[in-house]
This record gives sequence, structure tokens and C-alpha cells, in this order.
Amino acid sequence: MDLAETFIQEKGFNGFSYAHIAKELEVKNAAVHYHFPTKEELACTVIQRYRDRFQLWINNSRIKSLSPQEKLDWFFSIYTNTRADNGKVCLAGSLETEFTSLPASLQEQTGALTRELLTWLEATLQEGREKDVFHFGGDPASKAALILSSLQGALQMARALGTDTFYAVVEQHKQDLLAIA
Amino acid sequence: MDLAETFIQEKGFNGFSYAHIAKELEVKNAAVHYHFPTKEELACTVIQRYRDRFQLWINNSRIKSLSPQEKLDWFFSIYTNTRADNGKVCLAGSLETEFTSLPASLQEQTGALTRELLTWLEATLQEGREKDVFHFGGDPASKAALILSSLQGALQMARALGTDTFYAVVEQHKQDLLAIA
DNA sequence: TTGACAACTTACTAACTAGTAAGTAAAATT
DNA sequence: AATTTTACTTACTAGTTAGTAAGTTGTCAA
Repeated sequence: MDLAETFIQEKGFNGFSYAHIAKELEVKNAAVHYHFPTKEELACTVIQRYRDRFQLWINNSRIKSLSPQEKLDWFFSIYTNTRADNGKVCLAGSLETEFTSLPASLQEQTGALTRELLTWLEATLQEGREKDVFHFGGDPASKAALILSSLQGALQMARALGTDTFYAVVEQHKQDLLAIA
Repeated sequence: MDLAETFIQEKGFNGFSYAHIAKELEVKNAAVHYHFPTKEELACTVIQRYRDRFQLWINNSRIKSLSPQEKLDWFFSIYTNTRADNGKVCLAGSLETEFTSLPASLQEQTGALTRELLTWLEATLQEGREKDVFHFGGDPASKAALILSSLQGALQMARALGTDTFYAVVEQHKQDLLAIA
């Protein structure tokens, strides 16, 4: 599952095979099929684990007790670490790019994951605006979608333009949110 | 080339084959290879054409004479039309997601395309700020990267969450840029 | 000690992948 | 009219894909 998750983030769902996983584990093809009969099931389990992990994090009292700025920094750090880890890309972003060629169950999982990320980010932005530390106009849901889409896109862009571009985007988001109106 | 461009935007570089193109054209596999010996060459030509088209647009006097707001609206409309066209995704974004499994020439083309988009957007943002119609802090290059990455990401996100999410992101960008400080 | 089960391997299939070599038929050039 | 070129088709290759069926081996419980 670790390998599958890595491969999806590095090469996409259509970019890896059972053979790739088997080779890394130094086992045969069929050994992987024994644990995950179909590729769809494998990927589905990987996304579910990813979702569970995120829910565990955001329900952790350490994260819950952070200030809005600290929460946002923590959220950004997820993406910064993803970038630092061999130029990986957001799991949701990778799957959305291949969305139309994905089995239905994966499309649903991808949607669910994206909605969960968006929901938490929206709540954090709203909390920050109420506490007068974030400044932005419009709907928190729209601003959350803007930030999430940008982080997704920036991880991809960084592959072509380098990590500096990714950092610039993150800093610009902070600038935009924290600037006194 | 039209079909290849569409396929890259719909299924990704690794998501289509010579057979797909041949079938659509009602010719044989080898007929496509006659015009484009390798898949790498085919995709390379497609990206080059896309780049040329963009350069033609931005050097057109009709686009050049637009106000910064109108230029930005025009730029957004490219992505809105892409979304409307069967839920396609940004060419650069699609290629960046598969970047690590792409031949070197395609990686270079992808980088060049992204830089060209970014350069134009940066100049437009700077022009708008100088004319006091756009308001944002920080470097225009960073703000350009933020907006481009977000448009890329929003097209992908819209596949999982629907077109409304894409529109919300575009409106939020306008809100952010045009809000009086 | 037997037997059940988990975790494999061996050996395979059918479909698809990019790419090629040789032949063909019509159009354009000489 | 003869020749060349363009745009194919037919027929193929070698490699990869997800997935399967049948057999093997070690572990653990009754």
C-alpha cells in the first residue's frame, strides 16, 4: 500500500503496474494479486487509508488546539513535505487528472477525499476570519477551493519549474491572507 | 494532432494510444505512425502548436489593446472553455502530473509552455497593479504562479466536484485581485 | 501428528502497447 | 508516358498489462 500510494503520487494510477510493486517487494506478480485482487481495489484501499489518516490528524487534539495561522501552516507543511518527498504530487490531484479513465469506485473516493480536505480548510479559513487574523472577501468555501486547487497545481508545476515556484505560491497565499486590508 | 491534444487533456499522455487515434480517424495504426513516428514526437508537436497558438494570441493587437481586467477575463475564459469542453484539463497540468514518466523532450516542452503562460500572466498582473486596478502584495511572479497553479488545479478538481467549484475559484480570484485594500 | 490455512510461486492467458517492414494504389512531378 | 512520392494497408514483433488457476511451503491450532 505504501508503494501503491507512492506510485500514484509519482506516476499516476495508469503509470504503475502490479509488476512494479512486485519487483520492489522482491516477490512475484501473483503475490500482490493475492492481497489485492484488482488494481481498483488496491487503489481504493490506498485512498481510504489516506482519508482515514487525514481525519485522524484533524481530530487530534494537538491540531485542534492550534491557532488558525498554525493550522494553515500545518496544512501547507503537508504539501511542502509531499514536494520534498521525491517531487510527489497531491494524491487527489493525481487522481483527478486521470479521473475520466478511473473506475467508478475510485472516482467516488477521489471526490470524497477532496471534499474532506476542502471542508476542513473552509472551517479553518472561517475561524481565522472570525478571529480577524485572516482577511479575505467572499465565501470561505470559495477561498478554500482556491487555496486547495493552487496547492495541488503548484506541486505539479514545481516538477517543471522547480521547488522555488512552489514555495513562492505558499508565501503568496500567506501574504494574501494575512495582509491588513 | 487535434485528437492527440484532446486525449492528453482528457486521459493524459499515458492514457491514450496510437490505436485510439487510428480508430477515431478510421485508419490503421501504422497510418498514424507514418505521420508521427513516435508518440514522443507526436506529443512534442502538439505542445509546440499549443505554445505557438498562445504566442499568436498574446501578440495579437486585439488582446494587447485590452485593459488588464479584460486581459485577465480573457485568460480565465481559456480555462472556462477548457472546462466546458468535455471537462478537459489544462495541457500543462496534465503533462506535469505525469512529468516523471515523460520523455526528456516533453519535459522541456512542458516547462517552456508553463513559463510562457506564467510570464504573460505576471506582466498582466504588474500592469494592472501599476494602473491601480489590481491590488495584491508581494511579487507579481508569485501571484502569477498562484493564479496559474490554481486554475490548473481547479480544472482537475472540477472533475470530482463539478463545474460550480471551478467557477467559484475564478470568482474568488477576481474578488481577491479587485477588492479595494 | 494431523490438518487447515496463509502466503506465496509457477505458469499461464488475452488484451493491449509502441513501433516496424514490406507491399499497394493513387496522385503529383518529370 | 514514366517515375517518384505520398499516404496509406497488411501483417507482424517484442514487451507490458491486469488477472487467474493450480501447485507449494511454512506456521499454527486441535
